[in-house]
Amino acid sequence: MNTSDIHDVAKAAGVSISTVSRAFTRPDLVKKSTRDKVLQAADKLNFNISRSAGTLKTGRTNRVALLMNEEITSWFNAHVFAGLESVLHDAGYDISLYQHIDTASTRRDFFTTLPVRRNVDAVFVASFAVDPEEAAQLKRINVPIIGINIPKTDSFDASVSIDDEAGMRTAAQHLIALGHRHIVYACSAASDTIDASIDARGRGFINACEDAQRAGRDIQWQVLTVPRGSDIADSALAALLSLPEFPDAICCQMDMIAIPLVMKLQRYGHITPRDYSIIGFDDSHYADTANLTTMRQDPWAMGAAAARKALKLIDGEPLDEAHTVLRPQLTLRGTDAPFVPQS
Amino acid sequence: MNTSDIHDVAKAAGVSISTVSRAFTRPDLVKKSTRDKVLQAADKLNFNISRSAGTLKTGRTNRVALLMNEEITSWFNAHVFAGLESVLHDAGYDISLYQHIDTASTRRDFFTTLPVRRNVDAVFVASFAVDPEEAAQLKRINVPIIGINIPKTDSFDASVSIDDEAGMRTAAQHLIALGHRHIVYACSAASDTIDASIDARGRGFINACEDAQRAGRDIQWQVLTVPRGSDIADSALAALLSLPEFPDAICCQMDMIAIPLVMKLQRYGHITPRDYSIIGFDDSHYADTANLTTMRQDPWAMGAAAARKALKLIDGEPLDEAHTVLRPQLTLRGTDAPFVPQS
DNA sequence: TTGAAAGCGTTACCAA
DNA sequence: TTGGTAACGCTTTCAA
Repeated sequence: MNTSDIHDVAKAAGVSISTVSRAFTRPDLVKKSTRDKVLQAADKLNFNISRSAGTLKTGRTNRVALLMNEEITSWFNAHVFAGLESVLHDAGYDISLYQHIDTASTRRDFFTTLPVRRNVDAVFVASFAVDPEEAAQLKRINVPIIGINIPKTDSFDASVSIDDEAGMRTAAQHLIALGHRHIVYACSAASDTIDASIDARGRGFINACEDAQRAGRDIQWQVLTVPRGSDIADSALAALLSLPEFPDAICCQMDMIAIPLVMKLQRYGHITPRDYSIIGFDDSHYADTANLTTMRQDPWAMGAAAARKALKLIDGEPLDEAHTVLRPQLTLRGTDAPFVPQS
Repeated sequence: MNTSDIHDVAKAAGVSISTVSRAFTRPDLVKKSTRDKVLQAADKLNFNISRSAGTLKTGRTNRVALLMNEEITSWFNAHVFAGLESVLHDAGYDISLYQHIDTASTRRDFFTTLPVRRNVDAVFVASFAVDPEEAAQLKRINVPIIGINIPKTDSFDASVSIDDEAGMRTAAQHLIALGHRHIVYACSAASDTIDASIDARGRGFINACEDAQRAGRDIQWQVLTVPRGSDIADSALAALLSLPEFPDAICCQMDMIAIPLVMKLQRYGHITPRDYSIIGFDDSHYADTANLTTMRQDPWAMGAAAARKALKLIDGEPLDEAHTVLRPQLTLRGTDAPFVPQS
């Protein structure tokens, strides 16, 4: 009952297989009445054009690969994925996902097997740098390589990233401009196997503070680094509370640190913005609910933009701008306030 | 430089194309020395077996479809997807995603085009019911149909769901057992186009309350329904605050309602668990941070279980249990407390 | 606007 | 353990 092929449909519709093929893939080349006949016959026979067979002939796989460092369940990754989907799905592409390309062993596995070779039309790399040797291997699969939030553009045909450093510099400057004197930067330790784009944020914070000091500002700042893991926020909380003096401002590497801090510090009597200002980064889940002032970035839009570039590259079209860098946006809400020193 | 096919590799390795094919897809059938020769030649020629060509011959597409009502960025969907991936990726499958199969028009589009026909080896349907006519159409694609959190199992070959009704009944019973007298159920309005599994939760709440009353409990309960949309929690907050009398317990359809409520009610002087108990459902983002007592479900595990069933079905193997129903688990944290009426 | 025919790069059967 | 060979189901010139 299920296996009817293009020949059966052709016979049923009284046309050639060429016409059946065209009726599906280039409807405009077929007279409407013929097309209707074909489509009707196809439906009756439970037929649909086979993607794989077409692929074989055309050399287009209609598939792209997406390499991610962590799991797709993270806020950033899920939104990048959805953004890619929003343009690739309608263009007829599937996304073949490769998660956890972050440990030494998963990376080696991937880059030596190179399972995507000859099997995808483009490769997206989200949020990590590829080292020179890996880049050379990727090049050999001979399809466009598009980066999303990558630390450097070498070896990518196109990319869409945010300027993490400038973003965090803006965040710190905002706190400084508010008059804060004692600012701590709460962040998770950098991974040793991958050069996460997120690490640039720490530099932005430090630069802003040093600039302010050079300009004569009397501020005191420090970086509070806690181990990576599921309890980043709790570690940060503990570190913060055991400081000799509680800061008047906290600059967080990401909302995922800031939000728990806001909620939990409250239980210890530290209320924002009354007692301290705090700023996040991402504008992710619940940032609005928590009324968190933060630096907004839009990974969904980044994914969509990256996908549009990929489509052009696949079609051999030139790009207006190969590498796009976006500025995260200071989003003012309720966790920041001017600081008035208690004399 | 890039287009070498199986023949080139065969020549370079001094073997037949059959051997090359086997070296990749059934390494165990090829002598190790031969296999090494082939793999080496392949690497030199920048070759890798083409999935599409294999597909054509074997009839296996190595692709499955996943139908979702909303976007993959939602907590539930992202975790289901990751769970599916965790078993399907290694089995060699890609997931072809169909999002937003929820409005009348996207549904009709999908079910009349049936783009997956002959193009996938299985279809997963997450979190919505298919109506009888749609079911009939799905059947015609002649591959296993697996449901994830579907309201009824008719027309599915297998499924993994949670018992939403029993889960919410447990939640309500917990509140009742704590001695609460005035309980409100905060939920979003049911969608009119799809029969979301989530709607069963409301029934669970009502049943628990009615049972308690029949058993002589002196409780007062009501259902607070707010329109769907991004500001569900704010609508619920407003509705709650405009009640003639503030309840002593709130039972929420999902954590996404409970968490903002906990945070915002606080600003109005209602502190949990001091002034009221509140329970969520899902154990999603920040439930632990918010210290929210909730009913836990594990969509990642559900996705993984569904994927394992699909694999068996594809291989024609029998299932130990076609339809699995999981019980969400009462997860006690800090937003519930015994209720002592102020005399 | 339609048809005929030559592949596309594999897999799997059968034979050696 | 390996090789020869006939499909697999389509797309795409080229011709009509």
